[in-house]
Amino acid sequence: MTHLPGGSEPVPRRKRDPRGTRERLVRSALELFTSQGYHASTTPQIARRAGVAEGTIYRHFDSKEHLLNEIYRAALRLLISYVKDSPASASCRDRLQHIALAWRDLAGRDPALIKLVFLTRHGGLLDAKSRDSFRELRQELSNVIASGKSAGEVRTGLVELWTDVWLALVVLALDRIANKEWTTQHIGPQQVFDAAWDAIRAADRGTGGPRADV
Amino acid sequence: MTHLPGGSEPVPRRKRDPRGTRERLVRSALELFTSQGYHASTTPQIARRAGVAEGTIYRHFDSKEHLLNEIYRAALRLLISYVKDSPASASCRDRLQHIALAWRDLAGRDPALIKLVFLTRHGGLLDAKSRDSFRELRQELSNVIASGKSAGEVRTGLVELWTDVWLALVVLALDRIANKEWTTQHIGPQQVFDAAWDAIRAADRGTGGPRADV
Amino acid sequence: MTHLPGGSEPVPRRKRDPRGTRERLVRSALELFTSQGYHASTTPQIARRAGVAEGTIYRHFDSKEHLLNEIYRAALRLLISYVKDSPASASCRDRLQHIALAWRDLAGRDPALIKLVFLTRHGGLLDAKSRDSFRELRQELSNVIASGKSAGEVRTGLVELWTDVWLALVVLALDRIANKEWTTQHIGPQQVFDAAWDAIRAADRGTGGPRADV
Amino acid sequence: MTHLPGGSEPVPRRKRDPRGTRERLVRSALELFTSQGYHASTTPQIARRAGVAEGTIYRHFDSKEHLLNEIYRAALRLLISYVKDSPASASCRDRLQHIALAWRDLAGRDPALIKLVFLTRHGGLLDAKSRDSFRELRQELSNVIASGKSAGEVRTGLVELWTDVWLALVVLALDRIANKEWTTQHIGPQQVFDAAWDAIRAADRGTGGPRADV
DNA sequence: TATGAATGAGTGTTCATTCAT
DNA sequence: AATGAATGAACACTCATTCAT
Repeated sequence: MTHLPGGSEPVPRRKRDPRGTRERLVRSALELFTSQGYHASTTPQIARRAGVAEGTIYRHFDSKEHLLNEIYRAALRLLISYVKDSPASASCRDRLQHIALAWRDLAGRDPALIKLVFLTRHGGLLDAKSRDSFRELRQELSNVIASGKSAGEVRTGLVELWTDVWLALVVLALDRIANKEWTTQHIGPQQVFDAAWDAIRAADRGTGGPRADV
Repeated sequence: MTHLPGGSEPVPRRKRDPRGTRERLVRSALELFTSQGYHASTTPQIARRAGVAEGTIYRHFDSKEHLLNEIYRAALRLLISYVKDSPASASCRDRLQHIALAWRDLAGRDPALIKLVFLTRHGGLLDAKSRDSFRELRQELSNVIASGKSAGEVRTGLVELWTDVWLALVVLALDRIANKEWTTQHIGPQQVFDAAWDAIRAADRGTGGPRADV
Repeated sequence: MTHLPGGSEPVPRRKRDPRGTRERLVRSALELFTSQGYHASTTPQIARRAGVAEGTIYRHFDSKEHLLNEIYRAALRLLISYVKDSPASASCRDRLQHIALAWRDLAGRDPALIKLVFLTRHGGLLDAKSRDSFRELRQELSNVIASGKSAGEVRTGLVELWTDVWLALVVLALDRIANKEWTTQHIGPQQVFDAAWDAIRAADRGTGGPRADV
Repeated sequence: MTHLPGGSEPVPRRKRDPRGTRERLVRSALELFTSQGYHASTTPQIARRAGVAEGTIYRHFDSKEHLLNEIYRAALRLLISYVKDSPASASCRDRLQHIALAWRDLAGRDPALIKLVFLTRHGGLLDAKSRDSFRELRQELSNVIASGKSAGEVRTGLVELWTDVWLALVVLALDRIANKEWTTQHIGPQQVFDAAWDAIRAADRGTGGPRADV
């Protein structure tokens, strides 16, 4: 799988449509997993929502778990790409802001994808490759924050810790957007992104200038 | 149920011990739910670990879901009590610190309890009463932060939002403790608690004095 | 399991009859496996014929394969006991005749049991213990024939081979009885038992006296 | 189908080889059926081993059962031809020996074919035509033995019974060869063929001369 | 109060078969 | 003639729940 299909069309399709079956399954599973959880989403449900027969799932995925892992990694691939897209020359704060905004927009466009990665615990369901993918995401973020730390923008302490701190707050905002409590245009996300920066920035420095309290 | 039994003894018990059956079930379910998730924890498992027969579960709880809700509310009751125990006269920051420390110690003593409330998504499994209980916890915390806001300690914006922001970071620390990545004595928790405060405190004021960067 | 229940009653029984469930399942499976084969016998069928719910199978057996193995070993236990019952002091021919008659009667009484052991190929379904049980049966028979060989009653060549030769013919007769082509009283069985002896007896010796050609 | 393709080449074939598809399927099915049994051999397996697509099976055979029956009858046709090839002028014993040797060599060359006919129970899978084919084989053998009986070579009793007796022992030998426990050159087969003759020959006559005990 | 055998709807998965290409 | 994606009924097995004891 290279990319996740967009979450738009619940269109019934012609019988024996050769393309799109896999994509329909991915989309169906993504939505069910993130709205009801993995265990509560049954293969009959997944198939029905995708408009295919139950057996068809197994023509495209080895198992329900495999299906979850495929989707999960595709989602991570996208999230990581946004991290890598952030301008390498910019300041740490600007890069993080760039990433947060990209993710924020994604949460508006495709909430299920955000939920899958950040808002669902996947117990022992994720395989080694999937866990590696998540670690890669964190690593990319850590790199950004590490560069900020060498520049004195980020407070002392382990870079990995500040990565998780920043992430925890950004995810809080993404969560609200994914759950339609906030829109992308809402002030909330920006307030939280600012708070996330304050939580990890070096104390004495006025990085980012005087805080824009609303 | 009034309280949750402590998480210490995996001792096989004397046959026909008249007391403690319910407590044993609660403890067994708590540990299984938080280590494997609700769906992956089967009633045979819960009963076996509690050292009782499968049917016995239904003498004490209407259903598996009811069991989860009972445990969940008992856990919340405890967490709320710590919020209420915080000194009403102290500053906002001090009260939050007090709460964070109490929870931190609890996470060390009874990690499953923390996981149940803060680190597990419970899909549609929680009933109205349970959701109310969680709302009550948030409300109590909000009250503390609201008082801090009137005193100018907390930044502008919705009190409920800063509550969630503070909580998100504190939970990050509790998570690490509950998962034995950190001990209670580790610097990590305090670093995160400080960051949580920085995330919500008013910008221009030196509340809490110069930051204790490590 | 210590013994196989007799193949008589297809009686519907009272709900929640505490005894006999396992026996009913064993009997049901035995009959289905031997009449349709293992794979063609489905768990719904086995349960229905036993008058219990499908899930009940798994309260008594780990799996369908386990069920097969349990039945198989119980059947072998019985067959072996007949071999051991043969009079140790008698001549080889008499002991074999004794065994053949005991098995012949069993084939009349409980044909399914005979079919299970001798007339069904169990591919890779039998576990090590079951295969050992069959080996034990052959070993016991081999012992009888070995003693006959030392006494010069049995022809030269490997004892194990003559065991299999004798067995192949006896099984031929048991098969006909189990399939109701012959009754126990029919001449056929005795003719075949005599032929089986002729196939393995020493050539020049008149062991067993002049042959009783019919 | 006129004949069974030889069991030699597991060669991957050129794409779009127009001939041989049916033969490849027959060979693949034959090997799978006889090594794992009919039910355990799935159509995906059969197709994969034949190097064709799943659907292709149904261009050549109406169903999996039909495929089995075609193979089965082809195998029988070959076995019957060997019976018919035996020299009509020779003694009964010599003709049986001739047949046994021909089958023995076949078991060495194409064990799967022997297994299919003699060593697999085919439950209710064989159709009337197939069962007729097997009956024909038995009839041909019976004819040989009947002629021996008129000549006084064979013991009293039903010719059909002595046919099955002889067959049971010959099959025992073929089985060992087909399973590579014996080679064609091994003494075992001849020992068993002799025993088979002793099992059915008239008692008082020295047909075949003094027995060649090894 | 506690038991544990029994239940039966439900699970994830397989597979012989079909059919548009 | 050949493909292979799609099918859907069937499979072995699980599990929350019941209830006679």
